[in-house]
Amino acid sequence: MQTVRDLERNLGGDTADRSDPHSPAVDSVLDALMSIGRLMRHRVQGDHLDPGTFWLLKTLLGSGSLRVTELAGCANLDTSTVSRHVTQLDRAGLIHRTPDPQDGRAQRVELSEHGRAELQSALTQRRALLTRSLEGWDDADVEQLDVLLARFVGNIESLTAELEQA
Amino acid sequence: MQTVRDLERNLGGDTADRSDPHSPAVDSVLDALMSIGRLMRHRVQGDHLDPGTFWLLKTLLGSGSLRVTELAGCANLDTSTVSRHVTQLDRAGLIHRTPDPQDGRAQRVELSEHGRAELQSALTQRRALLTRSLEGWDDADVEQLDVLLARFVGNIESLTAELEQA
DNA sequence: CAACATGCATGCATCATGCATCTAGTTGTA
DNA sequence: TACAACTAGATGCATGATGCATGCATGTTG
Repeated sequence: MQTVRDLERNLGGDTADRSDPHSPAVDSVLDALMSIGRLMRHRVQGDHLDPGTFWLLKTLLGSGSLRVTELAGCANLDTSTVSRHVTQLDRAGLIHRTPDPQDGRAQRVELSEHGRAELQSALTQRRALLTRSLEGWDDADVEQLDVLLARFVGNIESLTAELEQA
Repeated sequence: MQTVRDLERNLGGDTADRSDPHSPAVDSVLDALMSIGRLMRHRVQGDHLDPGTFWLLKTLLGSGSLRVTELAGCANLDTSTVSRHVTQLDRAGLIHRTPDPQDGRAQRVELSEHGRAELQSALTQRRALLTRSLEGWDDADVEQLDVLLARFVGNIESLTAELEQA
């Protein structure tokens, strides 16, 4: 386990740090990640749902019904922001809001049938784009990318969770 | 190692398309990409430069000096938006603006020493974070991730370029 | 019951963005 | 040369997303 002191040592100057076993590839991966981030931002996704809406619906798909506060936590957004989004999505008929039987202050938010359909449509479009960009890959490579990416995301997520806690 | 696909298999319905040779992994990769996009958005990067500023400086680092219009093209932003960003960065001393000798209307924008230093610092911090999240990986896997990611980004970029053209 | 905490909504200010417009400089053409 | 059309960049304006502070209703604890 690398300590914070080691981390600070890395920040110093020498970018080709001997203690980093992967240094040659790290910069390259960093570049790739930034490209991906940029591509995601510029709605190359090709669907009609704005990113925030898409994210909310996607989160709801995986989680059944959630409170506004929980949604805000997932999205790293302020409760007020999510509250307004939920109001919008409710008006658009993409979600249902029902009072929480356990807690009179809270409400359960869940996908409506319409919302589920819209989300599936958006997912299908994104999937199609992704599939096209993987044309010509053989199965083993796709599989490998999948595995490595999943592992990597897991690592990043636990690391950031760890850092947030501190 | 459980991939995101394994999770999604439990959640959603049968979303796989028979005509897609890679269908099982595509959804998983899609999820991973969205996670990455989200992580990038929420400034987990750990630096003090806001995403827009970082992106502009990074672009300038790779390209020497650029016009405002060219920058706007790179970033997929309106010229006016970039113009304002450039004004800000100029005031902050992160860039230099010099009149274009070829064209009196245009200006060349390039990194100042200060800007270069700030960018390097931000890059170093991101690199450190990335390095920590790759702890415990062996070289071959990092290498593999790098190669696949680079190939993938290349594919996505040429695909989107192709789509924009049409 | 009183005091405090929590979930959500709303008012307000801020900021990024795009469009329309403006100015200054450039290019093409009669 | 003179004049029109065009282009680079800046600015006014409206819009939309966001966070903070606040308010209100409800819940929890002493």
